[in-house]
Amino acid sequence: MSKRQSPPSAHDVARVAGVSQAAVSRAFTPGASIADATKEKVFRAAKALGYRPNLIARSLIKGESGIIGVIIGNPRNPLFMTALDMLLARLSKEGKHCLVFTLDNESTADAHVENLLKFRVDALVLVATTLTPKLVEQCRTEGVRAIFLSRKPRNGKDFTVVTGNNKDGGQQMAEHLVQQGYRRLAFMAGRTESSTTRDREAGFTAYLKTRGLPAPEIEIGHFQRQGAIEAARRLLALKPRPDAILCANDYMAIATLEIARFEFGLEIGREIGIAGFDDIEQASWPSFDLTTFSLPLQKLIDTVGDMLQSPRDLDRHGHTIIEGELKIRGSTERRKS
Amino acid sequence: MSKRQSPPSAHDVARVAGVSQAAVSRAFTPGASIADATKEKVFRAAKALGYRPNLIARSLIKGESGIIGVIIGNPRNPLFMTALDMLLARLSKEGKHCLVFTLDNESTADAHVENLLKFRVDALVLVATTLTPKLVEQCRTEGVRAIFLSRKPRNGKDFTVVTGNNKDGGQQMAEHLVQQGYRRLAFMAGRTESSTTRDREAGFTAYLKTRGLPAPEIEIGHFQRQGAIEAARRLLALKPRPDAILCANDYMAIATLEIARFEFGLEIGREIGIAGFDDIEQASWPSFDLTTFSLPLQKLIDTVGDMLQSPRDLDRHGHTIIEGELKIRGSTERRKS
DNA sequence: GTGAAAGCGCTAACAT
DNA sequence: ATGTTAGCGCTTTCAC
Repeated sequence: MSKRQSPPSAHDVARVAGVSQAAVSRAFTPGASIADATKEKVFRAAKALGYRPNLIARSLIKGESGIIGVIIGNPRNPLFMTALDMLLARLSKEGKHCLVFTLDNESTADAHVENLLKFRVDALVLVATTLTPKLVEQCRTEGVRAIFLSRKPRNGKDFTVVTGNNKDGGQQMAEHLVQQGYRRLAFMAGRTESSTTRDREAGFTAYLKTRGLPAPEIEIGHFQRQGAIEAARRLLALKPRPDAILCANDYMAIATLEIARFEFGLEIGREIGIAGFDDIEQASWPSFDLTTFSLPLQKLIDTVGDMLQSPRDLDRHGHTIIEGELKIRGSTERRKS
Repeated sequence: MSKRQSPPSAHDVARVAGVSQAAVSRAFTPGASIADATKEKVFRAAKALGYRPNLIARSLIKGESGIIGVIIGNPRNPLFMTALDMLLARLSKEGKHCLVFTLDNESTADAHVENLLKFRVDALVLVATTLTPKLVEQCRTEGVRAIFLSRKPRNGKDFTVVTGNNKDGGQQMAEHLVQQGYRRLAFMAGRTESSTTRDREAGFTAYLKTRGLPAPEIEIGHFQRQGAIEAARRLLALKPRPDAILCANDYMAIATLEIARFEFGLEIGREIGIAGFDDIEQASWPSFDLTTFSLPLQKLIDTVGDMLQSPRDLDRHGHTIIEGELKIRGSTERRKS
C-alpha cells in the first residue's frame, strides 16, 4: 500500500514531452545544446510529473559525487560544531553536499572514512582528528583530497593541514602572563596525542625557559569539561598554588575558571590568572571574560573552502597556518590591590 | 598526471580472482549463496586491489541510498548542534549516513530539501525548522519520511513530529515562579513563527490567567544572543521592572541573566528570577545555575532513531510528545532577605 | 553455487 | 539541435 513508489525518471518525462530521453538530460544540463522550445516542453512535462534528476545516477557516470565527507573529532567542544556550521554554510554555497560524522569518545575516524570512500566522496575534511597514514595514502591514490583542520597527522609527510599558529600563541600567552606578574605558571593539556595541545604547550614552556622560569605544572583535562574540572582541582590544590593556569582550549579554561571562582573562592585575575585558546563565543561572555589566543575559524574555513575549489592538480598544500591573536580580557588582569 | 584514477571495480576483482563479477557482488552481500572457497578468493583479490564496493551504484539499483537528510534550523543554539551530534551518533550506529545542512539566518529549508530529494535520501530529519506543505506532500508520495524535531509545521496535518511538552512546561514554570513569590512576570519569546515559543508562552500565560495575574510583558529575542541582550535591556528598563523573566530557551535566558547581573547589577534569584527552557549544558554551569524546563534530547533522538528503523508501513506517527521536567536551580531561588 | 544477461537512471559520444 | 547507442558499477533474475 504505502510502498515506496519510484519517482518519475527521465524516460517518463521524455515520453510525456514527446522527446528523447537524452533531450531531457540536456534540458537539465546548463549550457547543453538544446532548443528553447524543446527545453520548454521538457520542463512542462517534468513539472507535471514532479520529476527531479537523480543525482545518484549522475554521480555514477561522472565519477564524482559532489559530496564532501566531514568528520568532527571532538563535538563536545562548541568550537568544532561552530566550525562544522561554517563549513556546511560555505560548501553549500558552492553546491557541495556534506556527509557528516562525529566521533564520540575520540574513537578513530578510520571506519567512517572507509564508509565515506565507498560513497565516492570528492574530498574529506577532518576536523580535530587524524587518520592512519595508510588511509591517507589510499585517499591520495583514489584522488580524494583529505584536509586536516586544526590537527596535524603524526608523521607530518605532505598532508594538507590547516591550523592556527599554536606554538606562537603559546609563546605570546606566556609572555603576556609573565608580564602581568604571574610567576607560578601551570598548563592544562588536552590529550597528549593532540598536536594542537602539544604545540600550544611547547610554545608556552619554551618561552618560560628563555626567561629562566621553572617549567609549568601540567595536568591533563582530556579536552572535556569533567576532565578539566578534575584537573583544575588538582592544580589548585597544589602548594604552592599556581598563580596562573593556561588551558589548551577555552572550553577547559571556562571550567577551570568556574572551579577557581566557585570552589576555591579565588578572585579571577587578581588571585589567579586563567587563559585559554580558540576564542569561542563563550569566552567573551561577561561571566567569564576570558583571555584567550584566538583561532580565526572563519579564515580556516575559508581556506579549506578555497582548497576544495582549486583544481586537483594544485594538490600540494602542505601546512597552512592561520595567524590568531591574543585577546586580553579580565581573567588575566592583575589589578594592583 | 594527478588525474583521478577510477578505483578498481568488481569487474577488476573478478578478473584477478578468476570468478564472475556476480560472484564478487555476492561475496560482499551478507547472506548471499556463495561457497566459502570462492568468497576467500574474492576477498584476497579485493584486498590486493584495494577494492571497495561502490555504494553509489548500489543505491542506484536498490532505489534507496542509506542516506538520511538532516537540516538544522538554528545552529547558533548549542542545543541543536548537540542534537545533531546525538543524531549522527545514533544513525551511524545503524549504518545510516547523513547529509547535513544548517540554515543560517533561518532561511528556508525548502531549497536544501529539494537537493536532498535529488540524492534519493531515505528520510528527512528537520530540526528546529519547518517545510512548505507542498514539499512534505512530495516527500510522502516519494516514500521519503520527514520527521520534524522540536518544531511542528503550521497546518498540523498528520506530519510526524517529535517535541517536548512545551505547553505543559510553560505552565509548570509559571506555577513555580508564582510559588516563589514572583508577581510581575515577563516572557521573552523567540520568533513568533516558532511553534515552540508559542506553545511555551501559551502554557505560561494560561496559568497566569487562571491565577488572576496580569498577562506578562513580552519581548522578542529572536532565539539569538544579541537579540536576547536587547530584549533583556528593554524588559529590565520597564517601570515597574518585572521581577521574573521566563525565556523561550536557555540560550536567551543565559544572556538575559548576564545582562541583569552585570549591566543592571541585580542579584539573580532574589531581585530577579530568570528561567529558561531546554536544559542545555551551560544551564547547569555554576556561573548561571539556571532554572529550566528540560527537553530530554536523548529521548527525542532515540524516538527519531526508532521511527527511522520501523518499516515504512507504520508511517503514521503523528505528534509524539516527550515529557521534560522542571529543573529548579538558583536563578529562581528567592532567598528571604 | 555459479555465470550470463538484463537493467537501475543517467551522461556522453556518435550520428544525423 | 536532436535521437540513438553505449556504458557508469553494481544487484538480481534466470539458467545451469
